[in-house]
Amino acid sequence: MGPLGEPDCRLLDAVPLQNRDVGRDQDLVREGQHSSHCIMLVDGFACRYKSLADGRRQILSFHIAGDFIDLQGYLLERLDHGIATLTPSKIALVTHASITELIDRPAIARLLWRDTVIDGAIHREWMINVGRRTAYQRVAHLLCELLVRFQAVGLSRDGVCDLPITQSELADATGLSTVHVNRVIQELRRGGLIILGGRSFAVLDWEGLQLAAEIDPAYLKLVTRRPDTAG
Amino acid sequence: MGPLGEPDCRLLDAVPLQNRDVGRDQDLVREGQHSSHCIMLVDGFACRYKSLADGRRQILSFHIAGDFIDLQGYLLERLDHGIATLTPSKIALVTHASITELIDRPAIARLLWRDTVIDGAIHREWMINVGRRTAYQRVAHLLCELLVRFQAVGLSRDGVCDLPITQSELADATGLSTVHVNRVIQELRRGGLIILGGRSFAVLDWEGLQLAAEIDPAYLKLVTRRPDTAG
DNA sequence: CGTACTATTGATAGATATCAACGCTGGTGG
DNA sequence: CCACCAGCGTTGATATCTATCAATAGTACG
Repeated sequence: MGPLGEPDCRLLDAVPLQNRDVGRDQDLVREGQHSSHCIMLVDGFACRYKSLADGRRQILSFHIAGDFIDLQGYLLERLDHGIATLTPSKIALVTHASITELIDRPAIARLLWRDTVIDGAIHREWMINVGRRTAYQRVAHLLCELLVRFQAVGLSRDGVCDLPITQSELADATGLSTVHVNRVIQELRRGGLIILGGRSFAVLDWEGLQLAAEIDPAYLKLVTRRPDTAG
Repeated sequence: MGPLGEPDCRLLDAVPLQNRDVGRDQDLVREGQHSSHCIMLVDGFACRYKSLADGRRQILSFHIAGDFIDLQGYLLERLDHGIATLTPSKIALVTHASITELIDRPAIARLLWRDTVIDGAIHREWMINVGRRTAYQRVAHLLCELLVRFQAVGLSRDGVCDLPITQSELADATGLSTVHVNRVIQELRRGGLIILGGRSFAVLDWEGLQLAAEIDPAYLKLVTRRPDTAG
């Protein structure tokens, strides 16, 4: 559970990485594609998504620097969803072969597995978000999650950050229409909860936003991908 | 990837199981609870769910015999969702300690990890189901999934099976109201796609149902939790 | 200084929820 | 064995939320 031992760390450091720069709105992986390496997002923003035949789209998750985006691709013969950048990004490719070597070390296997488990937990929270919350709650909930994750990796201080996500993308993530997301955001602004314009996002009333989202503090801890240390 | 070797199989067989019978509508695990063992559903039906403060509920997945229901509990200090039986069931408890021993074998760790990965893939499909499909598509999609999974474990022959899920539960799984699920089911019946009454469910027009669901055949293969063998 | 997103606004439509009854069925207790 | 009860399915009327359509501004960028 705890940190890795010395030899495991050395193994990790020795993993050969292939670094790449990619532009904005680029598909890193396409749905149904087989891939031979996993992607670590080193810098930038990305999302995973699924599309319907008629063009409707559901964004499944957002990703920031440090996220191992398509670990599932290692065990799935073909990826069930696409991955695209939201901004110009830096990625590092790790071959599946490297991962196969790594997971011979139980502690590392456990770490990667845990990442998948947390991914699943976030999916479940999104499911109830999209399935059972009102539009207002959905947007508030997503904004809460994003802020906490940004803070965990130093992309936000004092509730202020750069949010490179358009309203249309927020809509695809929350299962709403762009127009309605726009109106909900205005309501959140009017309530004095947030400032959100262009790419800048600030939370004015963190308590209020959490209340609006009916969010579970345990979830906010989870999304930072840190072990739960509370009793 | 392939089947386990001889020693691994022996290890698996040696895992001490604690068998239990539980009634219908029993909570096996409550949200937020810490647990010290994982649950294998030996016989019966169960679902995972999350609740909102006002009582709205989202069902996250359905489970049938053979499913390792709360594997995530092994790596999550507290479970993010509840698990309840839908029918009287038989379960087998496996202590986390046993699992810790098992995953020293990389092949077994991989197998368990893969289970979590598939779980996530199913979650993602449910996310787009609830977020972007129409009520009609949602219900059709869920019914397709259930039938295929039932068939995979021998609970269905020729598109006929016993479906111990109420309309209210279907509603919670699809993010709809009970009344609307009822109307959608009637529409599916009128279209000659299914028979669904009481606990008996039959698919009359499998092609048509898949079309109504806009379902991806690859997904149907995935949910059986068998390795994808197609090129 | 166009061009193309992105955000915003108003009007309208449509899907789905909610409310309220009612019948059915299976179980239970007298 | 029958009457009552609770849960489930069904139906109709109505209310709401959210989508859709269409137009206008703003903004970034080449």
